[in-house]
Amino acid sequence: MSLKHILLGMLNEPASGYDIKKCLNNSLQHFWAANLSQIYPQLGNMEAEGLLRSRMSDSDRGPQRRLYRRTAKGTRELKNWLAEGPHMSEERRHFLAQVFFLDALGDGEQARAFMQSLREQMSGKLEALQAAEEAWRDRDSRYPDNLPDDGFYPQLTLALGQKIFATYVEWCDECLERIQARESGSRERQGA
Amino acid sequence: MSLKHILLGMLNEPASGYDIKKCLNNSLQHFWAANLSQIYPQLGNMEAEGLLRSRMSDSDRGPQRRLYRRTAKGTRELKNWLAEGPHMSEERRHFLAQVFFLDALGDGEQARAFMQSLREQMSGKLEALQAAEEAWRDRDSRYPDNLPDDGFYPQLTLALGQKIFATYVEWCDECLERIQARESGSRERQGA
DNA sequence: GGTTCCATGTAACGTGTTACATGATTTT
DNA sequence: AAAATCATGTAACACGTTACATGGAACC
Repeated sequence: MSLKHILLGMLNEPASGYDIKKCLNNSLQHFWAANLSQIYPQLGNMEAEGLLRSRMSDSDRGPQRRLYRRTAKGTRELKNWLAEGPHMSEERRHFLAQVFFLDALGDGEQARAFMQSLREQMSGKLEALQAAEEAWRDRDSRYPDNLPDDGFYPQLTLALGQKIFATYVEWCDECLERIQARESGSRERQGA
Repeated sequence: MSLKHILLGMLNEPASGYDIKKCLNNSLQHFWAANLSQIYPQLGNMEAEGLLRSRMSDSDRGPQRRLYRRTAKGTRELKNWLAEGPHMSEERRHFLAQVFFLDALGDGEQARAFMQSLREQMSGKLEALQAAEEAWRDRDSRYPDNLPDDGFYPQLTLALGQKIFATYVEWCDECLERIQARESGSRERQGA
């Protein structure tokens, strides 16, 4: 039930589904993705629930846009969600499930290649977040310590993303070392 | 499409749905949860696909059990999945979405309480993983460097879990400091 | 004239959760 | 006698992804 609350959170200013999607893409994208095909019907439901109201508006370019704004009830719902405390949903990490069973490949070289590829993808994500931070720094001289209120918590989430992906990269490196050590050990035992 | 592959991976030995669930609970539980109501139909589908075969078997206690075993086709499917390389699915972190919008509470004290509660939950999970590691160490003198093949990769995933939750705890602490600093700054500006 | 961006939606499908339903055996 | 554990399933619902459908305006 959280896309609903994310949309409520994004609607501090009136916006269209399309706007929200763009905004999502450059702020929450690293821990929450959403498709337009999910956003549009959800906004509709929320209007039916009385959490939002909408009106049509002309666009500078392109067709008319449906602009949503949060109602008082919507704001209450948002605050309730936050006041409930942290929602600890189970995270599913597909790649970790793969690592868990990697021995089934029966081939240390392939396993090494797997971890190497994982490392590259993780460090790519890390770099993307670092670039996002640089862009923010360039755009706002107050970054990171004198940000306005609406930037404070988003900046914290960006910092977490960096820490997490850096941890993944570190772990991949350790795994690669351990796999290497294990492989050379097993070659020795075979007398290679 | 990954529960399927996880079930394939778990079926190195013949096992019932119930067995698999228990085994899941004390190994993958920190990054992959699954309900019996999801496992049973999935096993059925997989048998229909020819990835598994089943037979009924008496139980020491309780009713008859349906024991599944992996077919050659199932083993091929498992290896293919691993050979495809890391599956980087988007992770959704509900609690991070909440942090992102925490400013909407308009109350630093409540935000602090939120982060405090998050810190406690994260450190609880970290402790659970450390306990799991201790239990493993006690049970198997070869831990962690001379584990048999089927323990090597599981141990790596356990190590990642610990790193990740430790990172979360660290980040919570940093957030708490920054929130505190921000609060006292804003009280000063108000001349409290 | 073709591509990209703006803009909104629907439909089908796949995956995951919660609740319901049943009943034997073992432990307290 | 009650509670926990063993054991297997179904049904309804919620959430998310992919594909499909449409069409205007701006840019190259």
